[in-house]
Amino acid sequence: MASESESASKPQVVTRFAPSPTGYLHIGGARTALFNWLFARHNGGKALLRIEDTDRKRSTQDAIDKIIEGLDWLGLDFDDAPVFQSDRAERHAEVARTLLEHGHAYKCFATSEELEAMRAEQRANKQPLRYDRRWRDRDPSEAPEGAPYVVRLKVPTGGETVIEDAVQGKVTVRNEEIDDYVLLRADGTPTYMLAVVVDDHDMSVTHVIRGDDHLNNAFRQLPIIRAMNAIEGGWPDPVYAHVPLIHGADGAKLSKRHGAVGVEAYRDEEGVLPEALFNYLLRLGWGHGDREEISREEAIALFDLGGVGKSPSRFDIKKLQNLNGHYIREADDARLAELVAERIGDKADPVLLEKAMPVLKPRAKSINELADGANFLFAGTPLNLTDKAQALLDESARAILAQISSVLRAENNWTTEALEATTKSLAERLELGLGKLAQPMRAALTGTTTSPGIFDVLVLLGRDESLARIDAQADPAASQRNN
RNA sequence: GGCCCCUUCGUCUAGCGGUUAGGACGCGGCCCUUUCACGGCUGAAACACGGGUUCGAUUCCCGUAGGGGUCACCA
Repeated sequence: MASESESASKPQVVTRFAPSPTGYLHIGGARTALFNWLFARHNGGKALLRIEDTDRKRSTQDAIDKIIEGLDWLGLDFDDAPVFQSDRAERHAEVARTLLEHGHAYKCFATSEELEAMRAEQRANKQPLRYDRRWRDRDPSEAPEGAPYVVRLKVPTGGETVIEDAVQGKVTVRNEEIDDYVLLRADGTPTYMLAVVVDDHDMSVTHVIRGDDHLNNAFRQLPIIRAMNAIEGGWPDPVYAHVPLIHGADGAKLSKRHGAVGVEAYRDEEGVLPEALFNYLLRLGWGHGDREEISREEAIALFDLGGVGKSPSRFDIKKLQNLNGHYIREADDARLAELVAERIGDKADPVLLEKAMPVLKPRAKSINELADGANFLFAGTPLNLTDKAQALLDESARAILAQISSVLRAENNWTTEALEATTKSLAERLELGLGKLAQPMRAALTGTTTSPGIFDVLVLLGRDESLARIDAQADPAASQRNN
C-alpha cells in the first residue's frame, strides 16, 4: 500500500481522522476531523477516514452513519473510501507474528487473575501499575501445555524516547515508563495499539493529528514502528501533532451533562449553520493574528499546525451564536427559508418566507430565532398576543389603531415608502411620536412587541391581512370618544 | 499515586526580550432608531505565584500552585 514514488521528493501529505463509532460525532472529534482535513487540503494531500470499530460490542452501523453524516454536514469530504479497522484484523495479526519471529515481541502466559494480583500488590506498595515483564525472558516451554497466551511487545528498557510534536514541542519519556503492552489478545485479535500503528502505516499516513489524550500512546506506538522499520524498512516515524482537548464552559471535560455535544444537536437543537460551527471550531484552539471570521477557502489557505495552541480551550456557546448570526446574515435567503420552513411546519409558505428573509435575518442568531421571528407571518386569525403586546394595547392604543386603520384603508399604494409617509403624517396630525403608532401596530400585526420594521411587516402581510389584524384590535368607539 | 502536557482579560486568542499588552465574544455606556436586532463609537477587564538568566522579562530556565491527560487482553 505504501508505494513511494521514484523521486526523492517529500511524500505526499496524508492525514487521517479515526473516530470510534460510539454514538455521534462530538465537538472534540469534529474539531480533530477539521484540523486533519484542513492540514491535508492546505498541503494538497489526502485526508482519510478510518472507522475504529474493533470494539464490536459498542460499534453500530447507526453510529457510523451519524459520524459520516456529521462530517458531511460540516463539509468535510474525506478522500477514498473509509477504512474499517475491523476488516483488517488478519493484517494486524500478521504484523504481530513478524514482530514475534524477529524477537521484538513475546508470548505471555500470565492469566488475568495473576495480573490482577500483580496490580493489587503494586497498588498496595504504591508502585506504578505496570506489567512486570514476567514472561519477557521466560521460555514458552515453561507454560502449561496448550495454555492461552497474549503477545506482548518487547519495549526497549533503557534510554528515552523523544517526540518532536508539531503542537506540543519536544516531549521526552524514559523508556522504562513504557510497559510491554499487549499486541494480540488471547483470542488472537489485535489491540487498538497495534491496529492503529499498522493501519497508519498501510494507509501511508504522514501526519498523525489527534487529541492530546493520545500523547502518551505515541510513546507506546513508536516502538512498534521502529521495530518494523528495523525488520523490513519503510516504516518511518510519522509527524505527531497532539491537539489539546476541548472542555465545557465550566472547565470540566466535555460530556453529555453539558447538553448538546453531538454536532447534529447543534444543527437540530441550537439552529446552527455548518459554516458557523466550522469557523467556531477552527478558531477554538487555533489562531491566525486577529482573524475571526474565516471562510472555508481562507481556512484552507491559512491553516497550519504552528497556529494550534497548546492549552485546552473551553466551549463558549455565546461566541458560536454570535458567529452563527454573522453567517445567517450572509446566507442565501432561499436556503434560510427552507431551513425555517422545516421548523414551522405545514403552514409555512416558502415563498413568503424567502421574501421576508432580508428583514428577518439581521435579528436572528440561530435558525430557531429566525423561525420564531417568522411565526407572525403564518399566525391564524384570532392572533395570540404575548403579555407585553396585550399590555400595550390599552384603550388609547386601540383608539389610535382605529385611526390608523382608516388612514391605511385609504392608502392604495401598499409599499413601505408610501405606508411610512401616510403613517408619519397621521402621527404629526395627532402630535404623537411615530413610536406611539408603531408599537400598537406591531402588537396588533405580530402579536409581539418585537419584529422587523413595521412597514416591512405591513408589506409582507399584505393589505387585507394587515387591515384585518389591525381592525381586530382597534376600538372605533374609543376612537370616537377621543375625537 | 507514577508519568506526560498545559497556564495572557470571564471566554477564544495575538504576542515569539524593549508594546500605552492588540483583537473577538460576553458585559456597561453613548449614537443610530417605530420595537428588537444590525451597525458605529466608547468603557471596565489579563500576563497564576516565587526564584533565577539578562541592561531589560508576558516572552528564556528552574521551582510552587492550579488545571488537564494517561496508566486494561477499551478505543
